[in-house]
Amino acid sequence: MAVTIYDVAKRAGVGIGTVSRAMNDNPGINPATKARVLGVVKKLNYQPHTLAQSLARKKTFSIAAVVPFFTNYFFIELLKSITAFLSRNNYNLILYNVDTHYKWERTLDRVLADRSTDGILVISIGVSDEYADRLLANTVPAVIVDNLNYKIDSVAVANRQGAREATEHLIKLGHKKVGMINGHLSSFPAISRLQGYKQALLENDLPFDDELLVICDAKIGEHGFNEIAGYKAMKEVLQLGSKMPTALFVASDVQALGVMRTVKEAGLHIPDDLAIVGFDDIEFSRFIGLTTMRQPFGKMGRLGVERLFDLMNGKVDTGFHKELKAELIVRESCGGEKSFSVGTD
Amino acid sequence: MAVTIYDVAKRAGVGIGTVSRAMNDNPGINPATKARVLGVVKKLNYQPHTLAQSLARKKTFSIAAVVPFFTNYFFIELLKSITAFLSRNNYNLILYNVDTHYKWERTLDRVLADRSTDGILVISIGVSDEYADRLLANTVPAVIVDNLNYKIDSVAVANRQGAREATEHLIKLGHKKVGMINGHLSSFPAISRLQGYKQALLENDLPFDDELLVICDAKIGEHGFNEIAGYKAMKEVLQLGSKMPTALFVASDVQALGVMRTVKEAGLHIPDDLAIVGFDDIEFSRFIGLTTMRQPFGKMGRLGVERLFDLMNGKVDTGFHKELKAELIVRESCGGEKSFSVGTD
DNA sequence: ACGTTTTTTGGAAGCGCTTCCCGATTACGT
DNA sequence: ACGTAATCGGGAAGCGCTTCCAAAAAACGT
Repeated sequence: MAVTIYDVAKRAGVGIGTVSRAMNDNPGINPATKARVLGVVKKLNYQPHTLAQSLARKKTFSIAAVVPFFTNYFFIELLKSITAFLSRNNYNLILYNVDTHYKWERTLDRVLADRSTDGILVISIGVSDEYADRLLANTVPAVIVDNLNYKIDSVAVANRQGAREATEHLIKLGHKKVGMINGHLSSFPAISRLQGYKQALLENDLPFDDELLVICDAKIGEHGFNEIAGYKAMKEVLQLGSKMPTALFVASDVQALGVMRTVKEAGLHIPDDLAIVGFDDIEFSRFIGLTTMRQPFGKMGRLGVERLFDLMNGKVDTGFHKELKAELIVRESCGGEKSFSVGTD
Repeated sequence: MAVTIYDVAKRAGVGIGTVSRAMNDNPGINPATKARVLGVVKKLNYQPHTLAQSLARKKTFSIAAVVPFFTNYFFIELLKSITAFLSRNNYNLILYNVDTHYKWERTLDRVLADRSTDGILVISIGVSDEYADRLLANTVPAVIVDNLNYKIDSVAVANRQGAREATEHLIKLGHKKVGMINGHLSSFPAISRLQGYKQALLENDLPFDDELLVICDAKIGEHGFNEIAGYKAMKEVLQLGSKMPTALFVASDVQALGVMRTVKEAGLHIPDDLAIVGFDDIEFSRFIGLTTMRQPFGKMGRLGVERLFDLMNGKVDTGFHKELKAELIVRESCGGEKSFSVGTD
């Protein structure tokens, strides 16, 4: 087997306690002894066994991320900033994939039972109030990222503000009939984005027209936040015929992809026949020239772990709910500066 | 603190050994006792402490995945199938993100030192021979996925076959001048794909023309397998003027994205002015109608973990190097069936 | 009923560490 | 030089489990 603390102790002619103290920068140790021990440590290439440390210290040095993989790939950006932070702090990331919306509770239960993490990052999951209580009752703290439950600390994008800005952008471009394609209202982001959309209309003295709002079927999965759902939703919009909106705020970029496909199939043109603004700014949006609201995923992830670490370190103040502003990224899908006339032709 | 095995033992009026035996389906236990103990377990809601189990059993029930996150998002598909397999086997996945090509050794060292995993999945990383020895010397087995080192078991796509098929597809379409845009040859897939490309030319009595091969600059990162690199490479191709190829095999879909951008900027048209076939079949390829070679990522991940588990369970036969066939997905970017004439107009 | 087997069971030892208690050393003050 | 305080260091106990050994209990045979 590998070299243990006993080997080091014997070789250095000290007790195991001393080796431990030397390794952990414990103040109560003679610098000379410490140097000697550390010398032996290097010579024997001793590496403390993390599991044993965890057991003794009652600390695992890893956190869990519960992620629904089927969601749009944006969460990689989250994971990136999260892992960066963790590795800087010598923490490990245990990844739990949730494959369907309906199984996340089981996964979360498993994480809790496991006790192999010091904290939990719940990503993109709408946690029910009852479950939130369960999380709260647990000793290991949790932070929700990219979603919201008022009982649990969270970091998310300002969905409402983002939606408002997106819609407003369209209005400012001169559009009078601005529709919206949304995910299913069982999802928190969908609700907030709808609010933002309505708010923009209101603030600009435009009426809210039920017909111009298409809500994707949740049965399609992922609360309708996917390409197919967008494709189908746009077909519905097309049914409107002459009553069709001239511009559309689409609640997510993947849906916008579907929207664009329908539009293309119908022989119409973006932005001339229809201006659209998406939400998320996924990697691909750049290539297709989709104007969209950019989510600050990196920052979101970072703030999420940071808060989690605060919690893990005993911070007890409550009600941390950070909202990060989404940023409007103007590209070609809504005409933009170059064609203010496009709007209502 | 949480309920321990001692609590259960006391409450059930048995020894801790018996509780352990009951929990682990140990054969040498009276069914009646077992039932009684399990009853108490349920009543107290006892969950064995995984860390303690790991320490005692010398088994951690988790494996490491070392992944360069900056690579194309396709590895999510890998992760998906890997986590699915693991959760079926009650294993955890510890994710290690490598942020640059040059730091993976350090990350891997950390994984090895940690000893908190029973096996390592090295994903998309070109492991040097020297490092392979180090991995081999270690007690925890490793499997390479999406790359190759003959010393270490691996699962990867048949790059050569895929490239050959891609190129051949173009040739069959009637193209006589088929070029290639490749990643940097410091990467294993780039080498194999080049071989496949050359082979296809050879088999079809077409000469290999140095000028028609553009190799992306490795300095751009990711061995040139990215959009910018593709964009720049295509600019070079454009320089060829009249000597330009009529078709291009692009070594990856992200590069193809860049290629398409250049083509568009130049006012040319795909597939009429240039037919292209990519490699990978990333999510977006579908939306842009890119003909490409689909990598069986799900299968790759599954076979990778499966092999790793075999190794972990003591299988000792050596030299496992699985190559999975890539599948040609015909879309619009090379004309396809509908326009056999496109080739050499 | 009693000696033998065979089942079952209790619980000590051990996994590799941290930590705490206490004794040994050293330093300091006078 | 000697008492006291401060610093160091040894190693037992403990983290929560598995496993092994030996003992207890049950089953069996005659």
